[in-house]
Amino acid sequence: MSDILPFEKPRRRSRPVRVADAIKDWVVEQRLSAGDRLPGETEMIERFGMSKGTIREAMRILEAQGLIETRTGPGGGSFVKEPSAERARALLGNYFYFKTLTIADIYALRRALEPDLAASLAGRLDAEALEGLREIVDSYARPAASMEEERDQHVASLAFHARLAAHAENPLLGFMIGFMAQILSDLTVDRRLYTPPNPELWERGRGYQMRLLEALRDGDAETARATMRAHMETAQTLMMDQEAEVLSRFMAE
Amino acid sequence: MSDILPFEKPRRRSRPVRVADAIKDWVVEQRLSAGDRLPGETEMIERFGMSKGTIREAMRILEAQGLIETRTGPGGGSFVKEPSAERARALLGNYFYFKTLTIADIYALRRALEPDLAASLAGRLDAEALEGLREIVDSYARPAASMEEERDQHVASLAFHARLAAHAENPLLGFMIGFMAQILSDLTVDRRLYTPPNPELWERGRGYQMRLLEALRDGDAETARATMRAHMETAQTLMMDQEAEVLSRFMAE
DNA sequence: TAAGATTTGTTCGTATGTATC
DNA sequence: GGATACATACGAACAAATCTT
Repeated sequence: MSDILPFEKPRRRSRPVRVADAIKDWVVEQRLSAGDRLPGETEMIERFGMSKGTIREAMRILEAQGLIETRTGPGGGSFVKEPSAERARALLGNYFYFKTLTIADIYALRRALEPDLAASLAGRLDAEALEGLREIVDSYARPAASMEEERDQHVASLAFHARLAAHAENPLLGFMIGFMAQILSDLTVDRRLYTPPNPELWERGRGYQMRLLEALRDGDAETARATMRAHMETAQTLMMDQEAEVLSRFMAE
Repeated sequence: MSDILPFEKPRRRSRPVRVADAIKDWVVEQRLSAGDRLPGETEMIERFGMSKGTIREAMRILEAQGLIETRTGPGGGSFVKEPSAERARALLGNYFYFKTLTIADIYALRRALEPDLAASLAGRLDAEALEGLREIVDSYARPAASMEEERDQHVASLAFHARLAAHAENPLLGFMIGFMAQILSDLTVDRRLYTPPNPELWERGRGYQMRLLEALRDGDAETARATMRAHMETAQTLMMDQEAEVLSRFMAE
């Protein structure tokens, strides 16, 4: 993986890092796939001529990247693993932790991508999938009775999109949308983006989701796309109002 | 960061992983930012009551995530670090290594996002930025004389988009586009997606890039958007032809 | 340039924990 | 339950990098 924008100073890499890279390359060369076993610690120690500690640090590096999994006991060892979407989201989240993302930034992408997702899913979800989505939407059918419930409803509403994304045929599209839902969910919770409640907009948003489900069931791609587009508009408005509210609360303190 | 789609079995987490998480939480609590120094190994050993090896493994976990950087010597130690875009791309790349992404998958997103990027950049690039982009486009002004040059030209053409993405005001949009350029660059190189040459389409693509630069210089957002959209069409056609070629080469073997 | 101080980097031996048979 | 095969963890010593004087 040579880099397309060649920066980052080539500082001296420690042994564990070099070992981790070597193992990664080896796995690729050997065409190992998820579940395949890697050589044990003792064999690694011999093969690389390094101490146990160094090898273990290397394994931890791979583990942190979600690439291996390690088990103790007989038949144990390290195994190649496909990184979970959850871990990939977390790792990418680290990158954005240091950036300032506005609601507008995120919605610029949601508006561009989610309508396509909706269209691509029309007529392709089975009854079970539709039922699961329906349950989520139903979970916020009635107004929240408390702040906590308000928050949970907002999170659930984002989980609706994450769930939809999980059904995407295009893995890239699915991941990106799931990732945005995750970020928004995190932002919603720790910046209290669920207050003040805005029942009218909220209800409109839920209405769009229900109509979207119908269009998906009926295989009507264009209605699904248009509905999602409209939904994104109201959702963005809702969240930007709340973002502004957060700012003014912040300044008032 | 509670998860929006709560899966993944809660297997027993090893000490280094727990220590790494604890340190991460501590950094957030203390509101440390990039460049700030973490406690040294010896202090960690005391604070956590764990051995040096365990602490070091924890540090390696954080390092692998691009969150810290460690230096030896006086004044050395571990320092909070903002993960580089490069590392974030690599980590996310691990996730997609196990997925099968088609050219069509990637272009579905490029078509949806890059025109927006182009429009958002109109009139916002300084002379230096425009010059840098111009140089890239010029680097493939004449037909490639060899396979290697053909490959390099394709990579450079993708670097044009990566460079553009680096100027994005929206960090999310910028990252996503840069990431796709990276994936395509990798695919291009290791699946030889630069053959057979298709001079006509290639030249049209380059023409779009030049017209795009003019529109960006002139601050004409709508022309920039339309030009990028057209460019994406021809680029997709070019690459899908080559992807098909790869498949038939593969089957012929 | 050289010496010394500081901090991480690496090794090795040993002991413990854990899952399988 | 006991033996076996693995990873996990500890501690002490030494090596290497880098800053200061």
